[in-house]
Amino acid sequence: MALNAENTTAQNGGSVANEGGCQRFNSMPGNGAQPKTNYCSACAAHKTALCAKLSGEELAEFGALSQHKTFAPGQTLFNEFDEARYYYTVVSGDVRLSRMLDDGRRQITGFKSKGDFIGLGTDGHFSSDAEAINEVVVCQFTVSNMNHSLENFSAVQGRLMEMMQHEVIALQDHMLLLGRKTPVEKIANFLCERAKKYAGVHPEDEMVQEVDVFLPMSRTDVADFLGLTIETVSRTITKLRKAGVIELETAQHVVVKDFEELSMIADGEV
Amino acid sequence: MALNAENTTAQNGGSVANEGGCQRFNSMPGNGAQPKTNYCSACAAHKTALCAKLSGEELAEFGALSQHKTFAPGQTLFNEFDEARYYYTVVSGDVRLSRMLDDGRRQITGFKSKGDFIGLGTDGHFSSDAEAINEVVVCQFTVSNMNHSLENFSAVQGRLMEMMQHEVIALQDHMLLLGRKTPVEKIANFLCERAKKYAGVHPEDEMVQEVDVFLPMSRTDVADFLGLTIETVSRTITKLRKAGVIELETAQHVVVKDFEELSMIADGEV
DNA sequence: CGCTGGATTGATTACCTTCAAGGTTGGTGG
DNA sequence: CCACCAACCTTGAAGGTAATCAATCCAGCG
Repeated sequence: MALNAENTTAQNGGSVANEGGCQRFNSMPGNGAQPKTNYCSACAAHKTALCAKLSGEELAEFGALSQHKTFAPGQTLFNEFDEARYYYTVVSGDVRLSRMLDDGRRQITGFKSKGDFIGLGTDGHFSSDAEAINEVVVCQFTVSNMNHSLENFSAVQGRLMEMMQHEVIALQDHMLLLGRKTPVEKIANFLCERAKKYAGVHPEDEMVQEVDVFLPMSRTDVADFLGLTIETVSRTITKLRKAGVIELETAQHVVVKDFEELSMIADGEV
Repeated sequence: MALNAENTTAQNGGSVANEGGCQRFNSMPGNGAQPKTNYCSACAAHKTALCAKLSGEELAEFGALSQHKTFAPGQTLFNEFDEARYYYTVVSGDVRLSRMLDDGRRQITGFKSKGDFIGLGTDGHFSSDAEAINEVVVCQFTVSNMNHSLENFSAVQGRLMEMMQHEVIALQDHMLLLGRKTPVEKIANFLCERAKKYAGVHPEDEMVQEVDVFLPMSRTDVADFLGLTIETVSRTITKLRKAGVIELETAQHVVVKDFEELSMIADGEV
C-alpha cells in the first residue's frame, strides 16, 4: 500500500507540525484523513502520549511524521492478523481492542482513549481487532516512521518502554480480575478504574465520595471486557445500585456515591 | 542494598564472561550466588534469552555484568511490591509469576523457563510474586547494569522490545482464555502450549500425534493459571483422558495421543 | 406514534464450585 | 522390607451461582 499525496483544504494553516510534507492516506478504512490542526504541543493527547517527553524541534519533527485521522462510531481501525502498517495514538474518543474465537466469543483486551498508544502487542501483524466506540481521532504514524523516531528520539523510546511496562501491568491486573474475581468485584473494579482514569479520582484523596463515571461502551462491551454475560453485567450493576453504592443517571452515566466502598468491593475486601 | 564482593571457590576458572569482576550477592533470598561456569555463548539459555543477539566481545561484556544464582524449589525470587533491584533470565528450571488478592485468591500470570526474561511488567517495583517451582538457575543483573546494557547494546534493547511484544501477545491470549474459554478448552490450550514450547511440536508438522508433555507445576498452580479450581482441573484432565486424547503416565507426565484433536479443542473448534 | 436496538428483569437450567472422602505417591524410620 | 505419614491428586455428592432462554422496558429516531 502506497502513501498517496492528495489535496485537501487545510483546516488550519501555518502549523509547524505540518511542515515537512503533510501526506494523506486515502484508501484506508476510516478515510477521514486530515491535517493536524495545531502544534503537537497543543494536542489534547500530548501530555500523556508517546510524544509526551518531546518538545520544541524534536516534537515538530516527530509531528511531521504523523497525521490525524478520524473514525466513525463502529468503524474498524484494523483487524487481528492484518499486517501492521501503522501505529496510533488516540487523540480523542474511545477504541476497543478485542480478540475473537471462531464461534464469536469475544474478549476485549482493553479500552484505549486520549493519549493511549495502539499497536503495542504487535509483531508485524496486529494481535487484536481495533474498533472505534464513538467518533475517534487518532494520530497515525507509519511503522517505518515509528522506527525512525525510536532510533532518533530516545525520549520516544523511553516513553514507549514506560507504556509497555504499564500495559503489561494492566494486563496482569486484568488477568487476576478475569480469573479470580466475582462479578460484583469485576464491575466495581471496572467502575473504579474508570473513575480513576477519567474522573480524576485519586485513591489517596480523602472524602472522595460522589464521582461521575461515563461509559461510552455498550453493556455487551463491558461484558466482553469482564468475562461476563450482558445479563450478569446488568444484574450486578442493579445490585450495586440497590446497595446504594452507585446511582444510574442513564445507562451510560454512573454516579458513584461511595467510592471508598466501591474500591473495597473491587479489591475483594468486602 | 550494596553489592559486596566475596570470595568463593570458582566452579570453573578462566571464563571470559567472568572477567571484569565477578561480584557476588549475599544477603538476598535464594543466596546461592555462584560464578557463571562457562562462556555465555555456551549457556543453555543464550539462544533465546535477552542476550541472544549478542556475540563476541559484546556478549562477554554483557555477561560480566551478570551472574548466575540458584533457587531451591518453593523459594521466592521476589514479591509483588518489592523494590526491583534485579532482573533475571531463567537459565534452567521453572518459575511461576503470580498475583494475589488479600483473601488468598491467586492468579498465576505466567510460567517462566529457560531463556525467559523476568522483570517485564516492572516499574520500579515488581508487579507480581516470583517463586521457583523446582530448582531454578537464573542469570541476574542489577537494574543499573540492565540500563547500561540497554543504552550500549542496541541488540539487547531490540531483543527486549521483541520479548515485551511477545509478552503482551501472550497475556492477551491468556485473557481470552480466562474470560471466554471453557474448562476443557483451557486445559487443552494449556497442554498444547506446553507441547509447542517444550516438546518442540510445530503445528504445521503433519502427523504429529504422540507428544510427551511434562508439567513441573502442581495441579493447584495449573488451576491458578487457568482460573479454575483444582478439582475442575483434575476432572477435566480425566475427561480428556477418557476421551482418548491424552494419557497420564504420571500426574506430571502427560502423553498427548492426538495433538490435532487437542489443538482443535483448545481453539474452541469442537 | 410505532419501530428498533439496547438494557433490564424474570425463570430455569447447567455447570462449576464447594465440601468431603478416598487414592496414590514418595519419603522416613523402624 | 514394610509401616507410617504427609502431600498431592482424584473422585463423589450437594449446592450455589452465573449462563441461558425469554419477556419486558426504555430511549432515540424516523
